[in-house]
Amino acid sequence: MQVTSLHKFKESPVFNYINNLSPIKTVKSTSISQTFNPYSFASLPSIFTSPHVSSLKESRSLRRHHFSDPSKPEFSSDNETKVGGTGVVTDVLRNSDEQPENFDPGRCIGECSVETTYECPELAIEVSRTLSYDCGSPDCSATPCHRIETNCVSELDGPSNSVVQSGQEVSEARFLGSRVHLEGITNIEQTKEGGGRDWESLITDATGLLIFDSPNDIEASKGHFQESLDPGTRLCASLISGFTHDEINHLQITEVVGPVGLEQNESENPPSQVGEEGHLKDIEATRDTLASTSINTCVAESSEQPDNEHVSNLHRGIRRRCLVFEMAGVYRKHLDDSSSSGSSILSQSDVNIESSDKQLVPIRTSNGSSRCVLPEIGLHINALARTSKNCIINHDLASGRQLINEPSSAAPLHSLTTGQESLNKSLVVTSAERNMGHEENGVQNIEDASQAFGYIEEFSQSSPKKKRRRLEIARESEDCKRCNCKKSKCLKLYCECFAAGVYCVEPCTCQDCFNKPAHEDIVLATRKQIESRNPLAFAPKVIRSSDSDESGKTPASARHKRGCNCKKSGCLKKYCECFQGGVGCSINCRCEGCENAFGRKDGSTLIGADTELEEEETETSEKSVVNKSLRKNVIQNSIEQNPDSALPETPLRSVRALVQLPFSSKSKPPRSSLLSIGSSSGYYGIQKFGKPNLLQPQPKFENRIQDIQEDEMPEILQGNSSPISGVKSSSPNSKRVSPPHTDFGSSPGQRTSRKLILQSIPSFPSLTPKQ
DNA sequence: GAGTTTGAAACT
DNA sequence: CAGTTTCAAACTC
Repeated sequence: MQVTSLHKFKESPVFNYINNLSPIKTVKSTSISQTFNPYSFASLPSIFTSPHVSSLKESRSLRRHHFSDPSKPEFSSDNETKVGGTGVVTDVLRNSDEQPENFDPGRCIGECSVETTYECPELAIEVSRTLSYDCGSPDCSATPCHRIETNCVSELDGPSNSVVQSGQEVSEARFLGSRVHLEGITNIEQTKEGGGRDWESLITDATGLLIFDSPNDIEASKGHFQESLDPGTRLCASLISGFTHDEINHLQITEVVGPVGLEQNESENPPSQVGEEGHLKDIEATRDTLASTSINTCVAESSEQPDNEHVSNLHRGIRRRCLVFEMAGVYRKHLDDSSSSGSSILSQSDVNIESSDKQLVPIRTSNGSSRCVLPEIGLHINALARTSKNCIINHDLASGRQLINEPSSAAPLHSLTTGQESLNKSLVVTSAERNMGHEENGVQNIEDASQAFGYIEEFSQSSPKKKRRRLEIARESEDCKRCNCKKSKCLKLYCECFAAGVYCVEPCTCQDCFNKPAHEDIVLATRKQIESRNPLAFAPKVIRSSDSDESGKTPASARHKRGCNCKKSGCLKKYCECFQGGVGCSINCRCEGCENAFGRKDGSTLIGADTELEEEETETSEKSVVNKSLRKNVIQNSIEQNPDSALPETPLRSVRALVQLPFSSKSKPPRSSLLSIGSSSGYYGIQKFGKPNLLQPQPKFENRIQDIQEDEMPEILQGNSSPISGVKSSSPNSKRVSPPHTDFGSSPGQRTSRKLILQSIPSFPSLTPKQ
């Protein structure tokens, strides 16, 4: 249908006239088409397997195809929106179909976009998004409806040519990288001047958006579209493919991008609701954002498109991957590194590996005190690392940045909770760095890990220097508050230290404390008693499914093992364990008036924490991008209240390990993998190896991080392995406890290892204070 | 820093 | 299992 009309249009005198107007156009269009074709059709399809993606691909291909189609040079621009029968374009077409009278080639776009954006609620989003691409160009958006209409009309008359040309030119400019932005602006201005130009701007924008602007583009491209494109495409491709290798990097990128996408979403969605001015502003802002950074552009594209459902799917795939790999990737990576590299660094033991994964990273906080951050994995922290809260102090942006900058894989983790701004900055930096390293060779991680590990090693070694260092760290750790028990003698779960499975240390202000190596017997006995009552008493409170590690799935849901019982806090304060753990409330919760930002009991999820297990991927993607902003807000609140919670930092607990617990002997079977975690883990973690217990309780908000760790929980909960499990029934909470969370079920492979570990791990190891 | 609030843990 | 008490963290002032 549309095609036919297009042909008619093409054949029309006006069209010819337009064609004649600029000889250059045709050529350019051709070249462009050549340039685009390969990308549009080749790379994307192969890369994306998702059915949803296809539409996106198509849409993209269409767009590019337009340009690419030499036969229809002039229409290419228009065709983008009109011709394609698929994806986003389809929507537009649909729209056009709905309003056949408008179908004029020139008009169609304008009207479709306009109408859709403002009038059709359903299509509005998609179209508006489309506009954001097409029109992303400020012009369009900026141009009031009437103006657009005018333009459309004028275009019908003949400006289409000019449009095409300008579009081409613009596209060219886009290819050139930073220039693109300027050009686009210029185009916009021009568009404003002349109605016919709107098309140009649209085309231009679309082109620019389509094109992956990468820094490389600027350099590589000048003059050669293809080359310029290639880099961009490569970049994207690398992003996609890179997930396997550089999940972290990509993740970072994604995160960085995320905000942009979010912005766009915000800006784009509103159009129908928001005044044109606002819309324009949003669009412009978005555009600026996009243009601002080459990487951002690339990302932006992905982020933008997500708006389009069609497109979004594609991007979702990316995001998912990012998300998925985010945790899993890191985890896997390290595993691979450890296994493959077998580096001397990692050679020692799982612990080492873990440590490497966790990379005890010295962090300098704003106050100048260095802190060790243990990013996550493998450490099963019995009590959500409550202690960790305090450990990481001043989780301000600066610190977050620092953390990220650290050569550890932890950075990504941190990024999660870090404010967007900080994320953007830091992530950008880190991502770039990491990308370089990772992409060059997968070894980078290892190196990084080795660095971090080196630190750890140093840390753990016994040379005087190192001892000193240790002391320092320990002292630093002291910054971390401990418990403040007055009556429980630190032998009840009231005591965070005890609950976390760690001995109280100096920083604790507890009174009559028995949770010390000197009272090991008592501690163990008490612990056993408690466990007998509730086998999961020392299990991590937040259980996450992170099957992603192996399968690459997205990490998904996390839940508090028992659920909260909040009455007054609305699950918006740390009183709420769910909130504290950075997870949403679930069915298990008996809270009242739940407003948990991470996910309400009723299922609505504001933030990353998902309420629905099944939604993992989608949710994840959304979380990563859209929710991020929300999270930012919410989290920031929490941050303000308690920076720790919001920030992904790892608990410094590791330090404590130094001071503490030797219990490990029984408790810790050698770990074959990072995953090893025992129900009783916390305490007594790694000492066996003679190293500080690097593994620490999870930071509350490190959702992703926790994912991995918590991965293990399910096992524990499932309890085959855990001796305790048998006893479990006694627990009042057992109902709510998640063994049931089979959903979380992890892949058999890991499970196996985990199970073994768990089995071998006594609930409460006989402790031999090594201190 | 003291006092209050809150909800988990413990107890009955 | 429900209700109550105890407890210490979280929060407020």
